[in-house]
Amino acid sequence: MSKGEATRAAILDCALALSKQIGLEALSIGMLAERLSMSKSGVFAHFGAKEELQIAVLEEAQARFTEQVVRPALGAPRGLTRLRTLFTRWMEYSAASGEPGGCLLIQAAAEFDDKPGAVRDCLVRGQRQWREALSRAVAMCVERGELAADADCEQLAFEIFGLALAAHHDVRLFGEQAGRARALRGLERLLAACAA
Amino acid sequence: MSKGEATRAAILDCALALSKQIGLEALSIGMLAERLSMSKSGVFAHFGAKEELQIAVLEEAQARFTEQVVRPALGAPRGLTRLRTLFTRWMEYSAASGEPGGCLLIQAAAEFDDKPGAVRDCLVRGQRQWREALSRAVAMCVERGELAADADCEQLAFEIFGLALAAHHDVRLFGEQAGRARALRGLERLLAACAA
DNA sequence: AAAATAAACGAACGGTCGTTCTTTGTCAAT
DNA sequence: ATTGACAAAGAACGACCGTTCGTTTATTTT
Repeated sequence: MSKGEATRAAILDCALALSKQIGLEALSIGMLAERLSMSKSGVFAHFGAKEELQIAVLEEAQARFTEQVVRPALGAPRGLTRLRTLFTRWMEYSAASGEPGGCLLIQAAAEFDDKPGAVRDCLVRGQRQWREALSRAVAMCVERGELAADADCEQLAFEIFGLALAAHHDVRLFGEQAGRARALRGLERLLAACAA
Repeated sequence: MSKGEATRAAILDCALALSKQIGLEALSIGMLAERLSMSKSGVFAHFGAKEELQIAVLEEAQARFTEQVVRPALGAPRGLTRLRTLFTRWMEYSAASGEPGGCLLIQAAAEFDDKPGAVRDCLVRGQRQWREALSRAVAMCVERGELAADADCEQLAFEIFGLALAAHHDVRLFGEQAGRARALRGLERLLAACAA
């Protein structure tokens, strides 16, 4: 790993932490430079444009999401077990205790939902992939007979997504940690209602 | 209504439309002045500080929410009918077709969930009130025997909130109008599962 | 060790930001 | 007609923004 790559990684790490708190748009190169004890131009040179920086941060966030949520669940057996793993990992990721700031992806979704451009495109792509992965995890439960054969996988994925959003909302805005437990209860109710 | 009051109302109306698209933080006084064919200082004078403007916009948004969602539902009979009215009005409000921009309150929740201050406080207050109103609407269903006596009202309000968030997410980010129908289906499933 | 490449710096640019202050209109009551 | 309060304009402020450019320092390759 060359020095340039190492610096770029350090910048991205800092930028990710920062934008989780203040958003991708409010993230500024000057601020980043100060935190890293670098010059503005030094930071800037690694990306060439602010939009490229935002995209790089977003892709890093999505990569980490995959790493921390999707990949561990692939180790769990298909079906309900995997679906539950996916969800609990998701809860842990989106409200990682200790460090400040919530889930960058949810934040970015609200920030860029009306702002056309490459950043939005990147986000939409990632979110669609994630939703499909979730939908597939539900479909596996149906295939294995753990959920009713007539269950609507996309509808279920939609509702599970809503539970996660609600948990994020409660934890972040109200500071109610109970939101996570609520979401888990919601998931169980959902699965029970669709049990085979 | 004095001239000053009229101008202030016009500013707020424009500011509300603008911040629904770009957010409360990105909303700038210069931009507002240009759209209204006014001077920056002329706009500024009505609020004295940007934070005051943000709070005024937020309170206006909350007032309109109450007007367009809560109040019409109070005209519906208590119980399931009122709860359904509340939800459908909510769907219509949060993704009002025609005009650009989504629900300012959801946007602001993501934007200010890690930004302490008067704006956040105002938002949290409003969101708590709304959640409680929702919870009370559920409780009325239980009281009237339309939902099971052991139903957890706050849990149900939490899950209903999640459905609305998911609908907003899908409509705004994916442009899938079907999100609203999905949310309605989710609500019906929820109510059916808790039927007395 | 020398040459070539990469990385970071520092200064400057045009712009926009929120904010302040002074001045100019514009009505209403006297 | 005069005064006085209010509304808006206009110019200026320091601060920060993203970006460009030329220079200097590190690192790598020959």
